Amino acid sequence: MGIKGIYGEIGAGERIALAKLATDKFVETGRPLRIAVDISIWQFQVQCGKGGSNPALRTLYYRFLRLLSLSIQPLFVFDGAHKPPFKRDRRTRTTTYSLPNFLTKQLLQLFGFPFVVAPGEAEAECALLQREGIVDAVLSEDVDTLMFGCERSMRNWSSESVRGDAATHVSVYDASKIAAGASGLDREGMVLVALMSGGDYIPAGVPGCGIKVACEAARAGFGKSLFSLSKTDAAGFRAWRGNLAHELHSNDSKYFRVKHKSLQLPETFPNQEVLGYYTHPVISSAERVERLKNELHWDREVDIPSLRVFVAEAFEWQYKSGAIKFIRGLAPALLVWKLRTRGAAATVHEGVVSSKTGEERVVRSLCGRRTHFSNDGIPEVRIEHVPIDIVGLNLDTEEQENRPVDAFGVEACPPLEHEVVEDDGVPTTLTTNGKRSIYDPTKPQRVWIGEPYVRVGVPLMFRDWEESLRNKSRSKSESASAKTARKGQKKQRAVNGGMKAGALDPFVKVMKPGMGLDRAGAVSGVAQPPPLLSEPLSPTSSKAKGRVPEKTRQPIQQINHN
DNA sequence: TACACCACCCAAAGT
DNA sequence: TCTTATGGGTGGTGTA
Ligand SMILES: [Mg+2]
Repeated sequence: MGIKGIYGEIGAGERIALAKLATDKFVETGRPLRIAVDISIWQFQVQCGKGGSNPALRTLYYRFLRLLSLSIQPLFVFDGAHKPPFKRDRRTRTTTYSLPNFLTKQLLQLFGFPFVVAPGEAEAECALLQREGIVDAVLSEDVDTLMFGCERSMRNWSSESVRGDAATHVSVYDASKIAAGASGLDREGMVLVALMSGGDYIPAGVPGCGIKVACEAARAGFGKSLFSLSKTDAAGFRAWRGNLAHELHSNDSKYFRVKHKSLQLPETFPNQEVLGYYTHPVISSAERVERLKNELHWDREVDIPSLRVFVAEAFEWQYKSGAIKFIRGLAPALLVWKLRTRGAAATVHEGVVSSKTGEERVVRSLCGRRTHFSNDGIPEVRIEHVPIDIVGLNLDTEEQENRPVDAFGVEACPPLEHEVVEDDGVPTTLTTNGKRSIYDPTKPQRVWIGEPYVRVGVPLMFRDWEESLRNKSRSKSESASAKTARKGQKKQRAVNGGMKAGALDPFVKVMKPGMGLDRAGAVSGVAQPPPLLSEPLSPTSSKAKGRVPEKTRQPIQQINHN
């Protein structure tokens, strides 16, 4: 549904990078950000995908990969059977050209993402999941969840740059902030606005009443008083409606900017059925909620072999070339997951978590640190890894592609421009501008990863790395001290990357009684993880014009693997 | 001048 | 038969 013009009242929301929301939550609580995702947010966006087979599903696939890379734990919510009958669903045809439900659920399963089918509407269920603390926030297509009591709602997961590249940011709405803001809209107020000014599918709205007048009525408290009425209190409803009509027509209490003589409240206003839909939506029972709290498994592994088969069939990513596409997308996402969850594999010896947590199996080296504007300046580290080792596929077992040849032995179906081909044994992607980008999954590749995920457990690699940084900055500042002091300070900060000298120790987490490793592999029972930075990060303002230079670019530093 | 309402356009991203 | 059909943004128009 979505109330027309609502963002003119409650504001455009706070534009925040998902990566920042995720790492902030992780640093604060030791577990990943959990969100309920109304699956219908994709229903139209993904249809823009073109080319290849199942482009809509493929777009969904890339969003799932992104969620994995962000270390966000999503819980997907589908619409259920008991959607309110008045809700618009005026399809003239029975066939639907949207995402095939079965394939979507299958894909979710292969990614290890949990999903539920709501009893009624997904939005209402999402709000419940958030209020119950099962998730931290809801991602849906509008802010309607606020009318179901959701406290933190997100929408519009999209790019922030003008060029419109990768989708990084969401618009975040806090119910408490909205209520305290200029609009003063709370849940009850928003429902009143929906009922009065409501769209095509809310029957018996008030004709000629738009969002402005409805908001004035909400600020006057008509939403609150409406919610306090008992369903059976017919006299109460009549009195409520009479009061509202009187104020609209006379403006005696000066609730409104001007009188609204011509507005007529329909006899059936407010529609009981619609009101009940907001006050008592069809949602999961307390028992079902409790079961979810106890049984939900947030960190299921990606089913790599099955997913390989899935993409081969659904996207026609067959053969070695298809496998390379598969690896290229999956490796960075899996790497983050492996780093974050590797704490679970750590051994505890004499109260200290062992440093043998497996990072040496997936990380070749650390080769940089940055705070980049596209992620709202969260600290990231650059990790060199070998994609094929992360994903663990054997390229040689992939079926050999046999392109048809004509009678002269000439390839009848040469590869399309964008296809991955073998070029002297090197997998090469042909792009439309004639360039060739080389991606070899057996060769080391680099990827930026949120620093907190790399620091799970006791990453031994940081010791060598930071030690070398300290040495470097010492010698640099010594040599620079003869020059401008201010410049020298700047230099040191740049080299140090904002890392506090001696900040190493806090990352060696000492196990104490009552602590444990949760399913995410993070040490639980830690009151407050140490700050990762000694100073504020680079601009978080998404409106910052132009590129913010990367704070640091460290030279490649090999880990001592032994 | 503020507001409601309407018609129209757009959405993803290594294909 | 614009295959179907959403929310949101924008710019134009009518009205009190
Ligand atoms: Mg909605």
